[in-house]
Amino acid sequence: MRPRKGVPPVSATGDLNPAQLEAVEHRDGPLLVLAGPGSGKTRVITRRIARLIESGIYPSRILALTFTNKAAREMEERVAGLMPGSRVWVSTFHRFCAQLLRRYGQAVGLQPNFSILDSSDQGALIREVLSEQNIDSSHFSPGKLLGRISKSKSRLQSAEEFAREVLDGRQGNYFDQVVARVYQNYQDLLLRANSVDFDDLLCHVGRMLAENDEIRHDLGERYRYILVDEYQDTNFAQYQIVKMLAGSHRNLCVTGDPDQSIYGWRGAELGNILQFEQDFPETRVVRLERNYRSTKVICRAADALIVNNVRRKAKTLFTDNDEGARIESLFFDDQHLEGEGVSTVIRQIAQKEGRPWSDFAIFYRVNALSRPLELALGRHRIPYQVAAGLAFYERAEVKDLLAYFRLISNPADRLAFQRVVNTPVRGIGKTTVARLMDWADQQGIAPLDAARQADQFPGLTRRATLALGRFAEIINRLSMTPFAGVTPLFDELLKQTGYGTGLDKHDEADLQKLANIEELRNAAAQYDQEHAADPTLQGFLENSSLVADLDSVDEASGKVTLMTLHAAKGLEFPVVLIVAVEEGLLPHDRSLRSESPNEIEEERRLMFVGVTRARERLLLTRTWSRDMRGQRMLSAPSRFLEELNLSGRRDGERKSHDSLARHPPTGAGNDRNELPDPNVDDPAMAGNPVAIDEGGPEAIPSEAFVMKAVKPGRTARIPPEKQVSLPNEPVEAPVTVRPEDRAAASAALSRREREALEAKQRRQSKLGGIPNLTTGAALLGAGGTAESTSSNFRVGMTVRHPQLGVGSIVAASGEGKRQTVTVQFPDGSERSFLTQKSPLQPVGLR
DNA sequence: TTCTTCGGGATTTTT
DNA sequence: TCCCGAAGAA
Ligand SMILES: Nc1ncnc2c1ncn2[C@@H]1O[C@H](COP(=O)(O)OP(=O)(O)OP(=O)(O)O)[C@@H](O)[C@H]1O
Repeated sequence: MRPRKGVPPVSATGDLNPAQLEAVEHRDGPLLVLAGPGSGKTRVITRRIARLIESGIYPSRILALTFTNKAAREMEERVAGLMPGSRVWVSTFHRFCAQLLRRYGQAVGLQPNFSILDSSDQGALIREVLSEQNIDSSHFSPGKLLGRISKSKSRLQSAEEFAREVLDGRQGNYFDQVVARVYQNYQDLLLRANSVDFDDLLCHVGRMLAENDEIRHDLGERYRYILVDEYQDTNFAQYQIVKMLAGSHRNLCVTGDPDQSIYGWRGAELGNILQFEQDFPETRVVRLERNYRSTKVICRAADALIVNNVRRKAKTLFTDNDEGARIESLFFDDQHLEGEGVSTVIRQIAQKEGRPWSDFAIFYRVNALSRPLELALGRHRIPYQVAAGLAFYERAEVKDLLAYFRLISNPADRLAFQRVVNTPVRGIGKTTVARLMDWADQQGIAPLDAARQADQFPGLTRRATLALGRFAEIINRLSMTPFAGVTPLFDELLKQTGYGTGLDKHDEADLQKLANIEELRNAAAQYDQEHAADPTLQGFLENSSLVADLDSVDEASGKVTLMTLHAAKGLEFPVVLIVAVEEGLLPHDRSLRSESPNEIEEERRLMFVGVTRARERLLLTRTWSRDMRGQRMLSAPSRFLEELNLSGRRDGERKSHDSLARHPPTGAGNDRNELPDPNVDDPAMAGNPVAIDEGGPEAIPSEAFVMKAVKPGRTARIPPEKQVSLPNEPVEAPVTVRPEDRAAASAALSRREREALEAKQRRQSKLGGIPNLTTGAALLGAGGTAESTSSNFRVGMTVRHPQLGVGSIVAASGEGKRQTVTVQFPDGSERSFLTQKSPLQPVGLR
């Protein structure tokens, strides 16, 4: 279908260069777009999708795959913008596979309501296997085992195949032999729980396609055009899936940059993109060589860095963008001052150049580095967002509630069962659960059914049996409730389980939990709204399992963005700061220990990715020493600093030792390029860089260097040792100081001591002190505090039981020491207590 | 059975 | 620092 006259095709709107246009116009057959950063690969894919639709291909026959939800969402939106009304399905590999498995999962033994485990569930499952096999988890850490299993799965290897390889080939060491045993058991349990882990999503689909001609054929027919972004990071499983889907029609377009391959550690194989032309000999290769993103300075530095990778094909990349500002390298005493310095610099650049906060991004190698940055930004009142590892869905209360959902959706989900069977506490202890699970496994029934029939199992105490029965009844009732959206079910869940009723509004940690519960409810409401046509519990669960750190990032938030270098791939920001550019962190210690040069090359690519995210300005920071895991470590400048060749010296003159003198003192010339001048004698500049760092070997932070660095003219006038306690270094403002608040006192304590103190306070208040407990009513917004003592109970009063939760007194008899009350709990059950001896506590008096 | 405390160990990156 | 498991107390 040719576009009619006068209507230019989407491809010809004038903002594509000839090479890009060639890729966009390519229609049938394999296409490889091989290009460096900022050259418009993503743009090409988007345009090409639009072009395909325009040329008459049904959107439903196009499959576009990305690695992150964020990338998928953006691509979908852009296509929708270009071709209004056409809805293309852009998906991540994992989501795509999850949906295939919902449909075709029977072929690999999965029911459509299977659960997707998160990594903590995986850990729990591995632990279960380990204890079953009497393997000491301190000798074989769950993480390592899972890592090995993950890699095996990403090679589409089953547990049996792995075991065979280890035993037959005798090429496994002792560790692998243990893995072989654990893997098999782990996989059995997964299947029995009708659950999958992340790698299973790909592995099951890969194996299913390989073994099942019919499904492969159907899907090949269905998806006639396949596009994959960031192809350099595909692992073997993904590679196979793509190859099998495209096998018959060969309409496969992949884009990627070998220099941006940063996921080798999770099984990504650079070979996939390098061999693409062998796999598809008729491939058309398009190279994009012009960078539209970064300044010349940044492109040059990135190139100088990446040429140090030996195992790499050279690539041309040029830009017509401005020369741009110099790359700055800043040097601080420790991570606190680094945080301060970064904050100060950001504020200055923002002011001087009139930039919104959202222009800035801070990247780091490991998540742990974000903490001091966050604190400093907070002190400086700079709004920020973190693409954080331990975000919302990692919180215990969120996982608890989702586990309830999982159990309702998939009664076989043993991990969900184990998580919530005694949350909130119901007096179902570890031994009870262990016995029950054994029994369920023997009978071949789901744990939930076992709980329901617990009275037929003699090995349990009567107490436990009853408690299990009540629990099963709750889940049962929830499952029977006609489904009218996730939100109603959520509310019902809170009501039935009494979850969260024990939380205290006046306790900071509890308040956070309440907020998280509320937030999850919001997520449910949002899901219901977005899927108003057809909301399902499964769908909601799937969304929450597949969210990623990056998904929380919002460009329009007007905030500085913090994230790991890995998360930064594919993004761009006007101003980029990379912190902790130090040996041991970037490149990471782990890669330095490895004998293989691959790992350090991957670290270099990671740095390369970080550097090439910057459009206009790039700042690199490092410290003299840094507290890692509670211990102070001296840090050396990263080798990458030198490789970036920041001073622009040619090769021969690189290692000169007089570079300190070679460059004019800071603030003395335009060499500094408007950078916030660290020499400004401004007391508000706490956390100034100790020195502007040339990054050369001469800058290795030794005592001598630091002393030299503080000489006037080139560095901060404040000696570093004084910087630590500058008079007006921003102090953490105490939040709402209550008269008797002991928080101030506890601030000086270690975390552990503080926790102990807080626990003690809680205990005291529980024992009849000031009952400032939040009731169920309070949770719903009608709270109040009680004034009575524990000796005075009346009918109608709301009381809280530490194990059973909140209930109301429906009957009372006797007086004083003999007083007995009957309490009805939300699940309908009634219990009687001798008030004197009971832990009952009055709450929420009205 | 549950709660608390304490010691030891750690994977760094993620779907 | 953070998390888990062991051990002891209630
Ligand atoms: N022909 C063009 N004209 C103007 N700007 C362009 C053109 N092509 C791409 N750009 C711009 O260049 C920047 C980088 O594009 P894009 O993100 O598609 O590159 P990429 O190759 O995917 O980058 P990376 O591999 O680094 O993630 C974007 O801001 C994009 O708008």
